[in-house]
Amino acid sequence: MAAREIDPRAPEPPYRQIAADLTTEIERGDLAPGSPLPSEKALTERYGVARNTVRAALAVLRESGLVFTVTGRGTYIRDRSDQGDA
Amino acid sequence: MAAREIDPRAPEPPYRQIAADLTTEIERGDLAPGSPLPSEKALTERYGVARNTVRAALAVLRESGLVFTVTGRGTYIRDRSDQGDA
DNA sequence: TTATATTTGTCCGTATGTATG
DNA sequence: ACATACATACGGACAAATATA
Repeated sequence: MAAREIDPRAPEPPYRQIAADLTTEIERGDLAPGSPLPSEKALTERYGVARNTVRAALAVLRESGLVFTVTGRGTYIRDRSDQGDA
Repeated sequence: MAAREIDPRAPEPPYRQIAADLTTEIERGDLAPGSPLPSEKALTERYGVARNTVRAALAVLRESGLVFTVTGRGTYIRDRSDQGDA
């Protein structure tokens, strides 16, 4: 479990805290390019939030170009040298 | 896209302007009975308002019997001869 | 092929907090 | 105080894509 420290009453809303946490993990290299993030369900349990909140966080990562998502498969770390969707 | 002309400063509040706009579309027959309205998300983008505002507009249509909503599916044009929910 | 499980996608229902006029 | 609107969050249901048996 080890729920990350998400504070629902902090000025930063939970979905942004989660996005920041995942961004740190990715940029630190804890997750290699091409490898999948934990599933939305797993992230839901890790952070103790609803799925929609996890999805809002993932949308932030997608917008910043850090990851890409494939329906039915998962969300993957994008290679820094990539420009497209694969 | 083509955001409809919703004027936040008009005397009519946005949710009523949206309700009026959708009512016109329905009565004009642009949308056939049984067919779904655009999703709340799509309407959010079309009118450039928050989801709650779209929902307020849909509530007006529901109260006037023009549409009915199915949880998890969408909001549909009611047949004029219908009395029930289907 | 068929069936099942997993994962993401799309919806709506509801609630709370904040801000404005 | 009230009406309106926005942002955020939780929850539940079902659809679509994928993976595996």
